[in-house]
Amino acid sequence: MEAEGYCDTRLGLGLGGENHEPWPQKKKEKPAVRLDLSFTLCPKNDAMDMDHHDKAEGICFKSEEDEEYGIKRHDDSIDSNIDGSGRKKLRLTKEQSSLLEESFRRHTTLNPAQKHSLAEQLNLKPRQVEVWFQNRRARTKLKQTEVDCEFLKKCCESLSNENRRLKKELQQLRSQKTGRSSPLHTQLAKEGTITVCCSSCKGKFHD
DNA sequence: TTTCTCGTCCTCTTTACCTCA
DNA sequence: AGTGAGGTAAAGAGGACGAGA
Repeated sequence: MEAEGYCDTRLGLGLGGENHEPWPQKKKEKPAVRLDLSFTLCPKNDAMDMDHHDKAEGICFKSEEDEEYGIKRHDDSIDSNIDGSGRKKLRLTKEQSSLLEESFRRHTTLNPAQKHSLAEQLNLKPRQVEVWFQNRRARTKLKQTEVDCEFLKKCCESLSNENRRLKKELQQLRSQKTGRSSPLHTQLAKEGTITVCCSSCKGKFHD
């Protein structure tokens, strides 16, 4: 994907217009100032080198010591990881993860200013912060879906139990009142089941 | 008003890495 | 110690959508 700040060929200088915005101001939250003059006519086959550069800027790859201490690494071993044989997986340090989590608790989406600020703070690329938030939202949603699913299962189970109980009750009533018939009994006999929600589910779908 | 571009989001998928049997 | 399966998380890909020009 796009490697922000390195391969972007948009010049950040308006030609002859002091009011000219260097970047398309699509969103109101867009930072007012952006001094990015990068003009790397980066050919496609240089993408690896560019990525390589980014990764050397404070992104770490997991190692035994990272795992244990959450140390941010800037070593040369990163260089040797990028050999064109495929991408290497970034592992966020504990500090980075906890700061991202903390930020996510405050707001689950970021405006561009927040994203850039957080990226700077974490020594990550804004794109990486964005991806982390996307994945985090997806994880949250998945978790919520699981919770909802569990609740529906329990509700279904409860309804089934209630249905069984009511059927049994109906059967008993029928056997007690053999020979006598009322409109209600006739109706119940026709339907065979009662579709009134049980007390345990009542109100759960309508807050 | 319509069309185009851009940025962001969501969803699904791929990939690297980790853990555990 | 080596290995394969399964899980997890970062990142890629692509489509949808809204806003601005």
